[in-house]
Amino acid sequence: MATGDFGPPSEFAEEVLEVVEQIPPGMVLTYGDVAEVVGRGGPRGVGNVMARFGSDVPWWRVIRAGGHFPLCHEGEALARYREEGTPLLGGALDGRRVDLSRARWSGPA
DNA sequence: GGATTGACCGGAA
DNA sequence: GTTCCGGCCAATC
Repeated sequence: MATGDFGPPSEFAEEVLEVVEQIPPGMVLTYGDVAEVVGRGGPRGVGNVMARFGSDVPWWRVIRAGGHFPLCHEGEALARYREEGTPLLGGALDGRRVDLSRARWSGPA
């Protein structure tokens, strides 16, 4: 790209951010799934990129395996799920977890 | 170039 | 159901 690369994020970060941005409303992905979609790194690598550059992507749609929310943003994420209509387990009003059985998104493919 | 951190995963007790 | 362990990868200091 002529004008130059994106300064802060690296190639791996770009891939991760791209995938997260493409997650449609009402759906979610686990860190491990995002790593698989980008075909690089692992769950930890994705989590780290999100921690630095996730500010520009719907990070609330990226959750841990098992359907639990991010460790430091569960309150914010829960509000988004109620707005987007994401399927929640344990009662949507309580929203303790996400229903991965219905909300799991399989990448842009 | 080395060490530390970070929003993790999966299995086992 | 919860808690502990090691392994995994990337960015930052």
